[in-house]
Amino acid sequence: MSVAGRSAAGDLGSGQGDDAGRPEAQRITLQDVADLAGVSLSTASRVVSEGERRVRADLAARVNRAVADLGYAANLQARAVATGQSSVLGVVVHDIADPYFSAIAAGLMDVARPMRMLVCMSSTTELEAGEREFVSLMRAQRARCLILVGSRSADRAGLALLHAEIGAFTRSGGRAACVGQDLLGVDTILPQNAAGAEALARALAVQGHRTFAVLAGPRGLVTAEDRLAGFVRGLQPLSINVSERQIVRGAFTRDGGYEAMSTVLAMHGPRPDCVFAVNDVMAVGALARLRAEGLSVPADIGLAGFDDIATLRDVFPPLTTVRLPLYRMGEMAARLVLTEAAADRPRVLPVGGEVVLRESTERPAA
Amino acid sequence: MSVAGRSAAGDLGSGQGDDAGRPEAQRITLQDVADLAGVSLSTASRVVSEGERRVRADLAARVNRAVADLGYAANLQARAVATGQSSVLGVVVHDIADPYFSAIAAGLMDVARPMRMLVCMSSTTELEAGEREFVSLMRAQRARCLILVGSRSADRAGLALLHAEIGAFTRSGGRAACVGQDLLGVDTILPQNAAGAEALARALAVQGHRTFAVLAGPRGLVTAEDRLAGFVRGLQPLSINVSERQIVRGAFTRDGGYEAMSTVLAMHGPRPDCVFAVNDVMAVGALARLRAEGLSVPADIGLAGFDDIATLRDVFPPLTTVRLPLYRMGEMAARLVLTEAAADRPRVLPVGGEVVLRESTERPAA
DNA sequence: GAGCCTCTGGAAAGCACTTGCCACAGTCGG
DNA sequence: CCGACTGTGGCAAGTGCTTTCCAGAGGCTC
Repeated sequence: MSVAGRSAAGDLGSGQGDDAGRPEAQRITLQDVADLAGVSLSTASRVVSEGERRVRADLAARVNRAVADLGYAANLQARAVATGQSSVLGVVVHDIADPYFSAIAAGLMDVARPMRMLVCMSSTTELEAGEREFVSLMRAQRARCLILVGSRSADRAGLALLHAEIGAFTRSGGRAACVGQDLLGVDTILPQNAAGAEALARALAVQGHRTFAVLAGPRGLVTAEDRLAGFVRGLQPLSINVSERQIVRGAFTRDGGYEAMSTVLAMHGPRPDCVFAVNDVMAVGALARLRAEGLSVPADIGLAGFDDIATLRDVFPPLTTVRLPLYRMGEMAARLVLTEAAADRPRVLPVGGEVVLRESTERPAA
Repeated sequence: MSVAGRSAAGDLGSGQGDDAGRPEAQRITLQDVADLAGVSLSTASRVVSEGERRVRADLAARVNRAVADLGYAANLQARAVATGQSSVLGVVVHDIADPYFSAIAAGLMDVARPMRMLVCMSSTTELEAGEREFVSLMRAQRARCLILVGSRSADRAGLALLHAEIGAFTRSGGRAACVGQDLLGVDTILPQNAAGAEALARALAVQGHRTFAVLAGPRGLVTAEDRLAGFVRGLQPLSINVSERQIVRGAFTRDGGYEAMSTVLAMHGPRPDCVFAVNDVMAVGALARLRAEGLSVPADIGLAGFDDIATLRDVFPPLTTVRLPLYRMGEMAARLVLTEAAADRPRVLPVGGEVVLRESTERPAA
């Protein structure tokens, strides 16, 4: 017998302990509800869990009454154990404070909420191990779905371990997907990084830019590598060459962009017409560096990024970039994993990027 | 008897179904582990759950061996049911894509991760009801803690309902805290909104500003009201009055700021020296509006915000604001709820704001 | 060598649910 | 008026774990 008798409906105010000492947590179980309603546990369960079996109206009413009176809330954990079906959707992002990730997360959550899925998030700040640990945690939670967003590094060993962990997750019945690179053997929302960068390069060339520097991400980060490669490839038909020394590596963050830009400025030789940062946060960092240097964009130098994060609305000058529908990519991933059954082979959904030319790359009237 | 016999260690690759048709999810239970190790269920449990009771070394080794071979992961849901202790930390924010919230969330998650807490997040976009629903979901999940971040509106009815729901949560043994207003009867991280705005107002006056407009948030949003009131109060000793018509209401978002700024610009009479937006995202929107109008900040008009969100690093001109240690506030909330026991009465931890004067309010040399 | 204590394995009773199965009460056709 | 059928309540057996309790083994003292 649990606490049902002692404290029913009304006393929402007094909420303190009943026993001596510790204010023991009040546990109201379905049994209490059944007792109060004068029905069996099974009947109460049928009413509460809204399953197949119907219950006569008057009994159902009595049960609902009891639920309300007791303030009962079904124990989802217990339900999950009994049914083997949880309603947890795991999400791992690299850094929730980065607008790229938070936009995707927002899209994702907006799909999850109406489906009454519980979104469990981990922000692992690029820690390979943290990611793996979270996947394992999700497996332990028997989460229904898992979405990994963000680029993975091409590190063989780490990737294999992560892959194995995800395999264990799907094998135990979970549904996994990924937003970013198609490296994990699961359904993937795949932004067209190379194609986007290629198109951007061509567009910049059309604008009249001839010499470039690229603020590339860390070596091995696939998204960054793809964008770099696409960009270089886009310039080839025009016989514009991007030499190794014009490619500066840096962290995939604002400060990484700032520092990479410093490196570019410190180089000997003529300043490039235009700088391409492989993502917007780096571009924004680069812009800050240029401003610190007293250089004006685009008059003195052009600057372009990639992603079209929300922040760009408010940096000045408006930055040329390749727009990725971030919010929608989040939605896609969530829908993929929540509404569509797993196919035999992992599916890859490409997402195109759209070149958006803005003031930051306008050529001064020649 | 479960699948233990059928599929052990090696076949991680073939992962498909064993029965006919559906690739049935592989369920490995502790019983399988115990069987394989040749020990009882209880012994296996004692080894994997790392409890008090010690197990002889050789048996423990056998169990660990079996765990590894089977790729077993303890079912956390079942464990939670058995122990009555979950490791879920619920977080509700208004909009995860807003840098204010994502900064707090980041701080919070960084504290939660090393404690192996699972962070479940809900982004409710100011929907009163959604918030309440999530709290109830957390109660159903028997979450250990709950953190509500963001200002609540002063709407009596909605607040009472939310309050009741939170009461039910804590009464059922959960620990709740809130970042924002002290309205929910739980421990609160309370930014000094009024004091910060007051100090800002004085500082602006010292800079020489004499006439002001305020881009206020929606009526009834407590944070916004506090900042407005503080600002007005800060000007009183200097006999500067902010009249009702100089206070423009708008949504607590970038676009809200944009539109509120439009309203200010459309007013008859002389333009104010300086505009105070009650938060930075509004300020940033206002800045965009001013730029669209061809007005220069601060030459034509001053502009200040509140919060010092990360985005501000990259808007130009640098915006005067009141810095709140957002990331740290998230950490504080998480620590409060995770490491400190609930006191008899809700605790309130005030967090001061620091006025940061930047270029956007510099007075042109008189 | 008897008695006592400590150490540790395992049976079994929870934990809060769902659900298969049986039984019983009506209802209807023949 | 009898039997088949349908609708529905409740018992009890799961679900995967923890934990209490008991019992046996071994070590120690006297």
